[in-house]
Amino acid sequence: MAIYQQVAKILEGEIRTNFKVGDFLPSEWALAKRFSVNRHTLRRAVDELVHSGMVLRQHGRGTIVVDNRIEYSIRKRARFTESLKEMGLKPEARVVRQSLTQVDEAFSRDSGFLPGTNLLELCTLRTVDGEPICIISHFLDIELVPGLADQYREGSLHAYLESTYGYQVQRRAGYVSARLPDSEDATWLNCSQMLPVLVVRSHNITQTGKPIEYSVSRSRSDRFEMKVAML
Amino acid sequence: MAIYQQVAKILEGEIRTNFKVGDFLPSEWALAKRFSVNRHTLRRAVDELVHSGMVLRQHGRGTIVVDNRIEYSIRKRARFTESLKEMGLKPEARVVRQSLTQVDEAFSRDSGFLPGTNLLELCTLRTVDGEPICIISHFLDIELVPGLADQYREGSLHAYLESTYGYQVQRRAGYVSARLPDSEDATWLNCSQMLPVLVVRSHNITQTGKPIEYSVSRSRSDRFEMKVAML
DNA sequence: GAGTGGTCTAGACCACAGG
DNA sequence: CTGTGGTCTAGACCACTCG
Repeated sequence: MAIYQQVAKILEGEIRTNFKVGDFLPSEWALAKRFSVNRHTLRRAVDELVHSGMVLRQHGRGTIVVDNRIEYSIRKRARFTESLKEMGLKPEARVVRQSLTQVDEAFSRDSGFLPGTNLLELCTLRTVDGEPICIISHFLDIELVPGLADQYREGSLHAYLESTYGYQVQRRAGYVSARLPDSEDATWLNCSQMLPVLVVRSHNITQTGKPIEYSVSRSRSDRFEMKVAML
Repeated sequence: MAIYQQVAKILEGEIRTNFKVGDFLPSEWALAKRFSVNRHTLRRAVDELVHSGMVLRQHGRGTIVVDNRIEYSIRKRARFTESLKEMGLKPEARVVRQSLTQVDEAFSRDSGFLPGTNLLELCTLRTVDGEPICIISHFLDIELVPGLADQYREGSLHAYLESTYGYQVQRRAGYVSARLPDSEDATWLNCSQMLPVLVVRSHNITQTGKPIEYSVSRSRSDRFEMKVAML
């Protein structure tokens, strides 16, 4: 692990245990001296804390602690949200429907795929403790994932894409909205059609920047609150 | 403007016009030479593009373009989301209700204020082109904002807090959920109680890290989709 | 003016990807 | 092995805050 990461980790722990919100960190100079690293390296460490929202730099004044809650660590691990992690990464998932579609003009604007592209739509249901929480429609360029329709049945789709095709799927953007579920979603989610669902649309790409998946998740709003870290 | 910011701006423009998604940037060495800056400075410039999601670094391979759409510039300006910007920063806002409350245990957990704190609740309605879009409940520690209840009537609350009290309000966290509006919200938003609202809870602090405002916004889900930038 | 964070330069070496 | 990005050090000067 890089030095700046080790320093960041130590600082993180100390801030949680010894600092109150509003306290100032020692100066960069002092911290650099204490850890016997260059000031740039120390700054790189503090950058980590800044990015995760734990401290705030104030030009000419110092670096102030703005968050020392334990839950911070959770937020940090799931870079986007805990809930998206549930939606995308947990193994309690199974395919409940699949079909083929072709991209038209309107869908092209939403999904980012070129019109005319042939897509495989996989619909997966995510459950936690046996309770349905979230249903996701995944749209994938069928030419990039030959055989997926026949083979993938459950577990993490992204892990499957990596192990089978070598794609490292990355999220590019998220669009959050809300609506009432259609009857099919309400059935799968085992909830009333009067209970809104939180909708997250995501554009996902491979490590080479090629769009590989567009997904639309619908989550029960009584079971979900999405946490969003600030920059 | 710092050199790295100027370089970032130039690169941003060139990527939009001359690069396709999937293209690689010239190497850091080449770019540094071209702009006559140190490689560290060039890296700092590319850091900006990485953080805004335009490019992706690949150790040992290069830096790849993953997004060159125009709308990117919008996304960049509103660091969190365009919609939160609407909710928090646009001038089409007016106070529709205000009241005093005291923090109890449950509200303390939600808001982060200490139990027993006296709060001023301001309810503001945000409209765009005269159409109501969003209603926000702002909860402020009354001791920190003496006179606010009598004086603030419309416009940006955060700008008012800065000009009047010198507070630079910063968002700390956002929690997104959805629900059906209560009848009062539906009335203000001029919508059906069957139309879900997107709920965003935010904790806001001053430049000294002191919690100053807890807000809960409710937005019409037919007019709003919240964009969330990824790290 | 003293102290803090912000930026820039210079040079070095390491770790990874790919021919 | 070459080229790429990743990290670290060293030293300098600037911009801001506050007493």
